Amino acid sequence: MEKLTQLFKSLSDETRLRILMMLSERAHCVCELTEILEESQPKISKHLAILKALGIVETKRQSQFIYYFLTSDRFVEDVLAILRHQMSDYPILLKDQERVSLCLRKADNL
Amino acid sequence: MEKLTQLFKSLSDETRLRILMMLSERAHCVCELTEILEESQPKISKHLAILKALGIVETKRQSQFIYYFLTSDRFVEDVLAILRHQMSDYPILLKDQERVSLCLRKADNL
DNA sequence: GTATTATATACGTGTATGCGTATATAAACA
DNA sequence: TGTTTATATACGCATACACGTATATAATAC
Repeated sequence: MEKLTQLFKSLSDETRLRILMMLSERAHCVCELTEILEESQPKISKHLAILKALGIVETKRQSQFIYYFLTSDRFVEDVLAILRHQMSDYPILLKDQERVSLCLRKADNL
Repeated sequence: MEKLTQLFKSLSDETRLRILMMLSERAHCVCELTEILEESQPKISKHLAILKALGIVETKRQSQFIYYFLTSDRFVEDVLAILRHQMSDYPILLKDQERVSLCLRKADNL
């Protein structure tokens, strides 16, 4: 059950939960996540590395950007879906969601 | 989100997951869990104390026995239900389930 | 009362975790 | 080539965690 307990451990950190909720909507590169979550780049990178080592997320390079996206996994998807149902209980998750659109709007203006 | 991350942390330990799966079927006292899971009494007690501190389980004393049972909580119930769907992937959980019946049968003979 | 059983907790220890800071790698671009 | 931007990683540190062993508390039985 090591895989399972590690999975729950990966969900037991606020930053990783925020990242996963972001990625459950769409792929993001590191700098987007850094900007949306307002956390330092090494902090985001390290948490992404943890999620990747567990096989929860995967990466795809596009020129200088490395996009992270959720690995297709029924269990993870189900747990995140449950969490999404309670999302209104966690203002920080709602705020993150709002900041995504700001981030996208900025990209549109480029 | 501290409550939420703590909840996931509580699920990130094999012993606690086994306890919760047991309790999701019915209440158990400490000595039953100790016998079913084949772990030391202090170890079980400490994990139960952690779950109780988080409000995930509650207790009810019956003479010398202290019965632990799941607190009614939609989120926890949903996550455990998801886990139950994958239960066949985790032989130790199936073994625990079998050992419950042995434990009950023994009680019947008293 | 004492003994026994059920349960909780304290203490010491080794390990894991998360963080900030600094630095390394890699791509893009002038 | 040198510079900037994107990303990863190493190091040191403080804290948290899980465990075993020993002991404390509480109820029961004799």
